[in-house]
Amino acid sequence: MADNRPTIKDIARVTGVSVATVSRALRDLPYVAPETRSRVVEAAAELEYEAHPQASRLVSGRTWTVGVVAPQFGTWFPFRALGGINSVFAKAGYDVLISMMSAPGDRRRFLEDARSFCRRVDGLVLIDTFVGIEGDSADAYFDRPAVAMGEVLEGASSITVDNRLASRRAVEHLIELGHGRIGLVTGPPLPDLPTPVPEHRRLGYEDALEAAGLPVDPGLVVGGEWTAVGGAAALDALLDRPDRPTAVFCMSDEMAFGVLRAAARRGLAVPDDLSVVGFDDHDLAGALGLTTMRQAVDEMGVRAAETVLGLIDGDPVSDLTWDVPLMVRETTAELS
Amino acid sequence: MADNRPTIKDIARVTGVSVATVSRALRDLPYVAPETRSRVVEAAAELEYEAHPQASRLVSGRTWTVGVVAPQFGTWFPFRALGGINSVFAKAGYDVLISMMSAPGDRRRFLEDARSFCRRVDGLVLIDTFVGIEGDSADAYFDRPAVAMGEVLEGASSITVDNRLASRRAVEHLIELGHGRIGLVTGPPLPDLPTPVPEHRRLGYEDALEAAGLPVDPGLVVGGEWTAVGGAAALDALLDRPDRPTAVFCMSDEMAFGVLRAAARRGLAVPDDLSVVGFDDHDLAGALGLTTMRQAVDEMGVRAAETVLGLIDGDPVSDLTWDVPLMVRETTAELS
DNA sequence: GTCGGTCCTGTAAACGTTTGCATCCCAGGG
DNA sequence: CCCTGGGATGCAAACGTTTACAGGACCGAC
Repeated sequence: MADNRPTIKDIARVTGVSVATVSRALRDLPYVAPETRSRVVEAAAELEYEAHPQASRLVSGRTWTVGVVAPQFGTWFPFRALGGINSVFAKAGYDVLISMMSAPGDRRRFLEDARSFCRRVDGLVLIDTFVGIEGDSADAYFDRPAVAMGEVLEGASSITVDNRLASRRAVEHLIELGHGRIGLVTGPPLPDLPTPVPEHRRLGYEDALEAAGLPVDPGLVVGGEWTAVGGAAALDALLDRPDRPTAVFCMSDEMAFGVLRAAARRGLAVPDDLSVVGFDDHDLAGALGLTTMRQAVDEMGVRAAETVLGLIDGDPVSDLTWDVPLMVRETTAELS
Repeated sequence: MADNRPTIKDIARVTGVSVATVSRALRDLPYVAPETRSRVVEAAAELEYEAHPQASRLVSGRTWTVGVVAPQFGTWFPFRALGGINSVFAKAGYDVLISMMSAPGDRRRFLEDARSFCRRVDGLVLIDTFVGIEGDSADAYFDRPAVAMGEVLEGASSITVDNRLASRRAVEHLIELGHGRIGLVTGPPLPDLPTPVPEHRRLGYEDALEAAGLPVDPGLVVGGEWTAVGGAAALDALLDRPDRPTAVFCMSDEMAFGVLRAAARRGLAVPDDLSVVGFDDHDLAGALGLTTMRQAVDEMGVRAAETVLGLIDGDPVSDLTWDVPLMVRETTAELS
């Protein structure tokens, strides 16, 4: 475990200059003679020198590390985001530290030692963490620049989507196709995660109906787990009603996949007998032909990472809302 | 950005002992009087003291961080693994640093500065990195204990599945159901990732056929992207042949989903007209009723993490092969 | 020829821990 | 009563950087 790698002293000895000069030369600081610099750089390359991370972090205070905290429900969203986030930070020379919230209680636990986490990073991106939901500002927990994905958070930058508007659009699409009885497949509140997202999406659903002068029937709103299984169960419940909906809007693509499956099982043709629209644009949505609202998660991740980088460099806090376009594919059709 | 958090000196001053004693007291080292220890612990709690991570890392050499390197193709597998891995390390008090390989070239790049990465971690888990494929041992790249998921790697512990055997089992299942003409949907070699996995799975497919005395027809082996879209295209190609297969084995569940979709589009009923078996047990496989070979990725991740912890504590290197059971669901049936 | 600048370099003090070693105290054995 | 030894503590030297500060060399302007 002993690393016998060269230290800055070795470079200094080899090149015959002081450690201070070596340090300056390697970090491209001014006041180093060109000739000296090149000698140092050469020697460093020769010996494969690299500054000991912990040492430079200790004195400079910069960790060159960013933290990403992500929930683990639904594997798709956070991982895609992580991909985008990681690519940006890797390119910028930052390490990425993750803190995943998999078990109930993890969120509280994370928040409790957030300050400790902050010490290890220069900035952080919070995915669906809903820190501000109880009215807190980011400063209540973090003393590093942060950007929140999925919520607007005071004291931090944010990248969000307008869930209410996007849902409204989704339902309007169905209404334009002539549908009047439209089911809503919603997920249950997540344990331990006080998210307003389902609420907003439900409101958007109602907005669309009301704007079109259609009745809002609570019986058409069915909840199930945030999974394909939950979606399937929800559709079953919906179809057991006397006045079946001719279309359903699902709060997530995964639930929509379950709906598609349940429909097939019942012998209902999609989209002829039932139109379905989802939310997310899951990796599989395109291939399965699901009409859905597209959250370009990886791009949002990229943007979030860039925003963190900006904050670290002193940019002011900003809020960005990301567009959620409707992707019309093959699970929606005019009411026959 | 100034952290004005208390240092060990503050604790020392408050309690009237030396910093050395504080350090020992807080780390549960021997030779601290019980009364002294409790005074120190109390003061530390009072001031919310926590050792500065970079400082203690610098001197002790322990980073209390582990690295996880993961590919980003197919979002499902690595993220699931990451979940399992993370939960173990979080519990053990380790930070998790990730290095994701998203772009072609990332793998080489990672390997090139692996030594630098190692300096930041006490150990690492390598997911589908295929370091050893060119005959290298782990020591060629890493000077920290490592466990490889997905390949056996000299100098590191490993957690793998027997892809050949598992594939054979999958195909045997189809054969037992009476199928004789069995298509194989395979993925293309991944750019930049020299994996033997598709090869092994193909061999297993052939093993099963040969053992049953069935002909191996290269025309029944069709490649496509490792995605649902690729799977759909592959099935189309397969069905355009004069002597269609009555069953297909797909090298991944995502491809299988595409196959299911393409079959439905063509009006083929699954499993009545076509049996399909996948590989992975993707999150959606259960809900969609896909018969598949189950890789319990999260559990493998847990085990991998535990193994790293063991290696750090001096355990010897070990190799483990994980069982891949057949999950019979609703996409396979007896040949009618 | 002195003075004030740059430009370059070195010295040494941080940064906040851990840890080897010395010291002190006290109990118990001779 | 002295000696021994181990428990409890403190002192100070690491760990490998960065960086404030102090010079020294050189140059142009007065």
